[in-house]
Amino acid sequence: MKIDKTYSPSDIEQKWYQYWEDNRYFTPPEKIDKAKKPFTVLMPPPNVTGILHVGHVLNNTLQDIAVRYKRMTGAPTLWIPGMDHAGIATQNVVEKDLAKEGIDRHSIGREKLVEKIWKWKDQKGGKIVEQLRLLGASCDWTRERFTLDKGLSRAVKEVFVDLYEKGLIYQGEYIINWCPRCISALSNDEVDHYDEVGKLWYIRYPIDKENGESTRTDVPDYLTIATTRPETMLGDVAVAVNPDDPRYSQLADKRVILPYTNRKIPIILDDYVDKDFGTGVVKITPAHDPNDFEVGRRHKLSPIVVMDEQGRMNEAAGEIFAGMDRFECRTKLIKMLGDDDLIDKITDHDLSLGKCYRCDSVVEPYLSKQWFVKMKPLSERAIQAVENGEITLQPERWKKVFMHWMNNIRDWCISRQIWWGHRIPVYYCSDCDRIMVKVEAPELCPACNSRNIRQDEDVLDTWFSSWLWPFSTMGWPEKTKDIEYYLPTNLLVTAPEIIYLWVARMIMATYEFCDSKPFDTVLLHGTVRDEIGRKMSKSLGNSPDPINIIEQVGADALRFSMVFNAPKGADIYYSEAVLENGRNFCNKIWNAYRYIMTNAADICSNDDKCIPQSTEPITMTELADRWIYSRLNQVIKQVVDYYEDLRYNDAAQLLQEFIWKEFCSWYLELTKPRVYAKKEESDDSLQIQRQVIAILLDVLQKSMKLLHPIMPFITEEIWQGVQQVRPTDEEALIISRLPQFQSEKTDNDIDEQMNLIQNSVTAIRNLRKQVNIPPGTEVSVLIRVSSQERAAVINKSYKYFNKLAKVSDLQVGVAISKPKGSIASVIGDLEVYLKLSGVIDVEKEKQRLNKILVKTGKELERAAKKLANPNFLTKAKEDVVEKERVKKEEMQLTFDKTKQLLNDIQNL
RNA sequence: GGGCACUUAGCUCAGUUGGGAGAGCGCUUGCCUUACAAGCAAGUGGUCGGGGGUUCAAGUCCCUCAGUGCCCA
Repeated sequence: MKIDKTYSPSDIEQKWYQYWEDNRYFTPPEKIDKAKKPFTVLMPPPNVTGILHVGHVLNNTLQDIAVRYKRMTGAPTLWIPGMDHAGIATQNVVEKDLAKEGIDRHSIGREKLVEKIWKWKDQKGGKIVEQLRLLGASCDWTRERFTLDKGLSRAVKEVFVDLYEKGLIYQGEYIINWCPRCISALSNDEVDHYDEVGKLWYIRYPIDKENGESTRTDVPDYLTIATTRPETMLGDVAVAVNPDDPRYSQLADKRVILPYTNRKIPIILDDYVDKDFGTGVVKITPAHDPNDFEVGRRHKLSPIVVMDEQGRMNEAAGEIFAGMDRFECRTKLIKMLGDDDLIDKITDHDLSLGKCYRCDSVVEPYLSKQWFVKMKPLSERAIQAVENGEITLQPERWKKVFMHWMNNIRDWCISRQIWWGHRIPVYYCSDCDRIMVKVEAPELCPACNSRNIRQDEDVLDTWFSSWLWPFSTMGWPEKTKDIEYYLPTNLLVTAPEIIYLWVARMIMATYEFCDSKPFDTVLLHGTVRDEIGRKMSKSLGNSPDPINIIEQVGADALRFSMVFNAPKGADIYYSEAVLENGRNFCNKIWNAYRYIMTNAADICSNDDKCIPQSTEPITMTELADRWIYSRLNQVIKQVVDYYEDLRYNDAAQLLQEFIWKEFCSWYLELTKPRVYAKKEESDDSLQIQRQVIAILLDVLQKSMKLLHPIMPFITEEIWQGVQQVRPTDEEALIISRLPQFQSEKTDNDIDEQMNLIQNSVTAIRNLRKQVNIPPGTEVSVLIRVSSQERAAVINKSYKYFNKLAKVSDLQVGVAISKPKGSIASVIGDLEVYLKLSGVIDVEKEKQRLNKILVKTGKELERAAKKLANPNFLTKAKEDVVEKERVKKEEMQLTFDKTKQLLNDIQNL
C-alpha cells in the first residue's frame, strides 16, 4: 500500500461522496420501523439564485454534523434539502438579462416571462445544490423540494383558501414598503437601512385665524413643522402637537393652510408627537408614513395618496407637481417655499434611509391595497409552545427575542406585485364583481354564471411558501407516511435574522395545519465575519469562495476549521490562519494513518491476516496500551455528550486534543520500539508487535468514528483503508455505529501511572533544554519518589524514558540523593536529577529555581490561607476541602525541595 | 427611544449547577529524531473592562459606571 506523505483531499472527497450517494446512505430505510425514533432535520432552503458562501458552509456543516452523528447512533435519519424560488431576486436576475437584449417584461407579458424564468431556473439556477455536495452534506436528495414545484404549490393554495375561509386573510389598505423601481411591495427584510446625513426642513404653515374663536389675539401667524421629506407635505391631512405641550395645545381649534393645495387642515392633539423633536409640531401624512397612518386612523382622517407606483407625483399633489418624480418634486417645492419665505431654517439631520435590497432605490412608505394574514390568532399557540419549552431555541437568549416579536406581532402583508411566484388564488367575476377564493380556478361565476373570470394579478410573498416547509416537503395536504413518522422534526439550524420571517411563522403554520409543532429544537448560529470582524459582503469583496477553499484544502479542513471556531451561537471570525488549523489536522491524521498502515503492511508482507482480527481479543502488553484505551473510553463519553448538546466546537477541540496530543504525540511514539522490532527477534516480540499494530488500528478506527460527523471524507477514507487489513462486519463508516462508552474501561490507576511518567518525561526534557543538551545525546537521570510503588511504576517504564527523553541510565528510588554536578526539577514528591558531564551555569540555574519557588510559593500561600479559614473548613464541601489539602501538601513539597536545591547551589 | 448581547494571553475566542485561569494562531529557543517541517520538543505570555455587593470562596451570581456590537421602532 502506497500512501502519500501529504494529504490530498480532492480525489478522495469526490470518490466517497459518490459512493455514499450511490449506495443511498443519505436516504433513511424505506420501510418505516415505528419502534425506532427517527431524527429529522429541515434544511433552510437556500435561494435558487444563490451560490455557496461561507455562511452556508457554517449552516450546512452544523446540520450535517447533527445528521451524521445521529445516523451513527442507529436512528433512521432524514435531512430534507431544497430551495426556495426567491420571487423578487429571481425575477430580477432574469429581467436584468432581458434588459441587456432591450426587452422589458411588460412587452413580453406575464406568461412569457414566467416561462423564461423557469428556463433560467433549469439551466442556471440551483448551483448551490451541487456545491452542497462538495461540502459533504448528507441530505436525502431523493426528497429534494422546490417551493414552486407542484406539491408545494398545492399546499400554498390550500393554506391560502383555508385561512381565507377562516377569516384570517383579508385585503386592506396599509402602509407598506414600496420599491418604485421594482414596482412591488417589499417585506421588512427586503429593505436595507443606511445611516445617512439628511436635512431637516422647517416649514411654515400659515394659520387660518378664521376658524374657531376668531377674535383671539394670542394666535401666531404660522405653525412651523419640521420634516425630512417635504414632498410628502402635499398629502398632509393634519398637523399634530402633543396635548401636554403648552406652546401649542391651545391652538387645537385652529386650522392651518397647507401651501399650494388650497387645503385647510386641522391641528390635532396626539401623544405620538415628541415635544423635543424639531419644533414639536409634526405634519401628518397618512398615505406616506407608517406612524402618520396610525395617527390618521386614530383621528379618522382620510389619507391622500400623492404619488403613483413609480414614485411620481399624481394629480392629488396638485397641477404644479403632477407627473414630477418624487425627488424632483422635493427640489421644486423647496425652491417655491424659499421664494415664498415659508422656510424657517434647514438643518443637518442623521437619518436611517431604507433602500431596496435588490436595486438600491429609496424605499417609499406607500399606501396600497394588499393581502394580509391576521397573525394574532395564529401566534397564541406558538407563544405557548416556546414559553413552556415544547420548542426550545438555543442559545436560550433568543427565546426573549422571539417572545418580544410574537407578543407585538403585526399582520403579515403577503402580496407582491411581481410575476414569479405563487399567484394568489383569488378570482374575480368581471361581470358581477363576485370574489372567489379557490384552490382550483373556477370556470363559472356562481352568482351570475359568467365565464368572464380573472385571477388576482399579485403573487404571494416567498415566505408564504417557506412557512409551510415542515409539512409541504412531506406531501401535505395528503396524509403521508412521512408526515406521520417524521413530523415533528427534531432540529432546525438557522441564522437568528430569520427568527421572525421564518422560524416563528413555521411554528404557527405547523400548529395550524398539522396540529403539531414543526421541530423540537432551533439552533441559531452566528454570522461568519472576516478577520477584522466585518460581515462578509459582496461589495466589500471580503468573502472568500468556499469552493475555492475546498479545492485547495478539502471540505474536511474547511468544516473542521469552521466548527472549531464556532462556539454555539457565536459569530465566527474566518481567516486563512484559522483554515490552516484544519488543514494541518488533516495532515496529522493522515500521517498517523500512514505510519500505522505502512508498518502493518511490512509486518504482514506474506500473510495478510497476521494481525489479530476484529473477532479476536486484543492483548494489552504495556501500561501505554491500557492508558490509551482508558483515555479513548473517556473521550467517547465526552464527545457523545458534546454532540448531543450541539457543542460541536467542544467536540472538535477535544478530538483534536486526543488524536494529536495523546494518540500521536504520546501513544504512537511509545509504540515505535515494539513496531520497529526486527523480524529475527523472538516469537514473543513478533506476537507483541502484531498486538500493538492491532491496538493502533483499533484506536484509529474508533477515533475515525468519533470524528466522522465533523470530517466525513478523510475519516471514511482511513476507515475503509483499515477495513482492508482488519475488517469488521460494518460496510461503511457513514452508517457504522459509534463506539460505546464502557465505564469499566476507564482506569484511574492507569491514568495516574501514565501521568507520573508524562510528568517525569516532560521534566527531563525541560532540564535537557535548560542546559542545551542536543536532542540525540543520551543522558543519565535519577528520580526520587516517596513510595516504592511509584518507584516501581517508573522502573518498569524505563523503555519509555529511553524513547521519549533519551535516558540511557535511570535510577529510581525513595532514598536517592542529589548527585554532584546535576540540575533538578521538583513536582510534588517527585525529584528529577539530570547528571551533567560539564560545569553547570550556576546563575542560570538559580534563576530558574527561583522562578519555580516564587510560583509555588504563591499557590502554597493561597491554599494555606484557605485551609486556615475555619469558615472554609466548615462550610465548603468535603471533597473541595480535601482537594485543597492535597494541593497544599504537594505545593509544600515542591516549595521545600526547590528551596533546598537553591540552598545547595548557593553553597557550591 | 426600547430591547438583547459582549468586554478573559499580542490576535480571535472557549470557560454550563460559584471551588486550583484554557485553546488555536502568534512569539522565543533547539531540532530535517526511519508517520508528519502542514512537523517534533521546551518555553514566553493574563490585576478575567473599572468600582461596589452577596459568599468560607466570584471570570462565573447581583448592582453600578465605561466602552463595543446587534436587533426593533
